[in-house]
Amino acid sequence: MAKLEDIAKLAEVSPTTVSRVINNYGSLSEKTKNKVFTAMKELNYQPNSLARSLKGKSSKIIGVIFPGVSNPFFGQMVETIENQLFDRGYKIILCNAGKNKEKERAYLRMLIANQVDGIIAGSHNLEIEEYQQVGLPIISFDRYLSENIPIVSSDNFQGGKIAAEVLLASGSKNIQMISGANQPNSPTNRRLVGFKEVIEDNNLKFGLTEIKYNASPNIKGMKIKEVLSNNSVDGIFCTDDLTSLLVFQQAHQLGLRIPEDIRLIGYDGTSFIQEFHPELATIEQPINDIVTLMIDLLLQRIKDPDCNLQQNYVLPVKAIAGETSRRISE
Amino acid sequence: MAKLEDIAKLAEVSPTTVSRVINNYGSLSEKTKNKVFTAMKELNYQPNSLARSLKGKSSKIIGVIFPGVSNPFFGQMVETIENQLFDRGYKIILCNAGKNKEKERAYLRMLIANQVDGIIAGSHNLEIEEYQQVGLPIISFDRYLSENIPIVSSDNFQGGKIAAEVLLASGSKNIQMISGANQPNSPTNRRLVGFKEVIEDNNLKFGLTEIKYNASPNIKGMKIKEVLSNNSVDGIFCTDDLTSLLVFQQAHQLGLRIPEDIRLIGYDGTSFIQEFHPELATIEQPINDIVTLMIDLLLQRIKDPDCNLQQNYVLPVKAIAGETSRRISE
DNA sequence: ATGAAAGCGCTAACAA
DNA sequence: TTGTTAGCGCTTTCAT
Repeated sequence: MAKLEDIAKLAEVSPTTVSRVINNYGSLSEKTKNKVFTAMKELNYQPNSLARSLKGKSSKIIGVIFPGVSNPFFGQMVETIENQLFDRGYKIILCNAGKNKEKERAYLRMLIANQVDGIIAGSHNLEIEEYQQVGLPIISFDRYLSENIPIVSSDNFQGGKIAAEVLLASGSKNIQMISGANQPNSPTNRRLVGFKEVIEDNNLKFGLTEIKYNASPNIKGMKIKEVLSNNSVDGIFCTDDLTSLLVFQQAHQLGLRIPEDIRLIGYDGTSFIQEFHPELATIEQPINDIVTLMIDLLLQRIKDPDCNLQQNYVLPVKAIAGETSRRISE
Repeated sequence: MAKLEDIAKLAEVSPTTVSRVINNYGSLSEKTKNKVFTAMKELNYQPNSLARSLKGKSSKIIGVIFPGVSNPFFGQMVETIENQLFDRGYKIILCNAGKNKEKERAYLRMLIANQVDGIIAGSHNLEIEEYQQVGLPIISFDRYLSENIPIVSSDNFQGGKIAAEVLLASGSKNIQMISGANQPNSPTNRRLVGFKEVIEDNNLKFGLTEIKYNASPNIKGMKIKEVLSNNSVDGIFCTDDLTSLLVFQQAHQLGLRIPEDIRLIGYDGTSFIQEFHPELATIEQPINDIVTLMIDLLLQRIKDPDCNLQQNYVLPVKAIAGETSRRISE
């Protein structure tokens, strides 16, 4: 692997000059520039980022911590992050923290060791303290990590409200909400609050079933079957689209018709769902905007670590109509 | 950020000694070890990977190039890669090359600049030469990149055969295959070859519809509708499960029943499909094994760049039964 | 068992 | 406009 010095020799200039050419810095004659460029071409030269970062320049790497990317929602999220960061000249180290505290901790250490410029965190296994100690710009997606770490999220409260309104408009009276187990302090809890508000404003009640986020689809399926059979449910709000898909399936297996017998609405609205399951009504999170905002904030913090940012940034959601929430005329 | 020297001072030893403790190298007295450990704890010390890599140690970073991770197949692939590499002490830089030649080229350069130890490539936009010049250990998934770059893939030929057999066993006679546009030299073409062989051995013919991998679901949907309406098709093999999903939908919209009117089988068999669409018959690629093998080979090459590896490694596939390929008794 | 010193590839004062 | 030199944080001979 050719190094800067080799270029310098070949071009018959000093290393400094080569560095200047590479970084387009200081004053240089066209002639030297050309000599250097030619030499770089000839040796197929690539500056060593490591050495560059060591010498004070930033690494231009962002650590991205999510539970995983096999889930289409996180997949789209991470893909969007990666694409947008690439355009801004950054690369990402991907960290699938799963549901593993130890792993997340190890990742944090590793990211520090690798001198990343900042972190985008969409996972949530760790205690507040550990994030506080990182001493690196962090932006969090939809999770409370610690004071002073800004949270970007979609408008969970409004999302919950809209979901309730859709179900009510579809004529549902006997409503169930199926959500992941409550994370203390998590903004996603607001979906429940918003949902509840609307339902109760309409003098109705609703049942709440919590299913652990990390339960296997089989387990989830079972719980859903319970929900579907024990009640005369006619409307269901799932806090993510995959659970909604499962409900759709189980209903079919039980011979319940959607939307005739039960109306269904999910949450997230990934392009995957919109493209491959357009029948599913859902609340769409504005993934692109979320990502853009997270990156803007992160880069701000990177530029000026002491810059003042809000604790919460909330982006609007949108209802996506779908066959599963169609009103059945009586 | 505390550095090695700070530890040395605090522990009242030389930097060398600290380095020895960190790397568990050379001979050390218990006493010094303890002093150093204590100091490290106290300053919450993290060795700087960059500096370490600069000084000859490998970076322990692998570049992972795929089209994207919002597609569940690639998502699962990348997640598995990341998990397995983490266990082996490596981290990954994720590169979503999309369908963009320029981007893939830029990634290659960037990975070199970042001194990655090796590359796992699952994308396929570039010309052979560019990969040949990288001068880094590379393993490819399911794509021919260049001589001397090992390809790991599932048994595409056998997969095609099995798919054909399943459709035949289900009683289909008027069969269509829907595949991505043919990549020259790509191992995935063997799915077609295997499929064709079985169909023709049974004195049948089949129609082939090629749909560009990167077509939007809407475009794909249209083409599929054509396929479904222009023929009296009664059996379809899609070379990926998402297309298969689309066929399933379109068939419903056209009032065609699956499996009564048409039998359907896909390809890939991600856990996503198996869990959320168990009705879809498919050919499962052994993602875990593929990843394990790719990583084994890559680490071998990293250890010994000249080690002899085969050009092709083929792993067996498995048919996953599903309602969509059930035989209808007459 | 421990330390001194050189150097990895690059950048950035400071000189000229 | 260009070059000399020191040093980023760490590892590693070579001494002691």
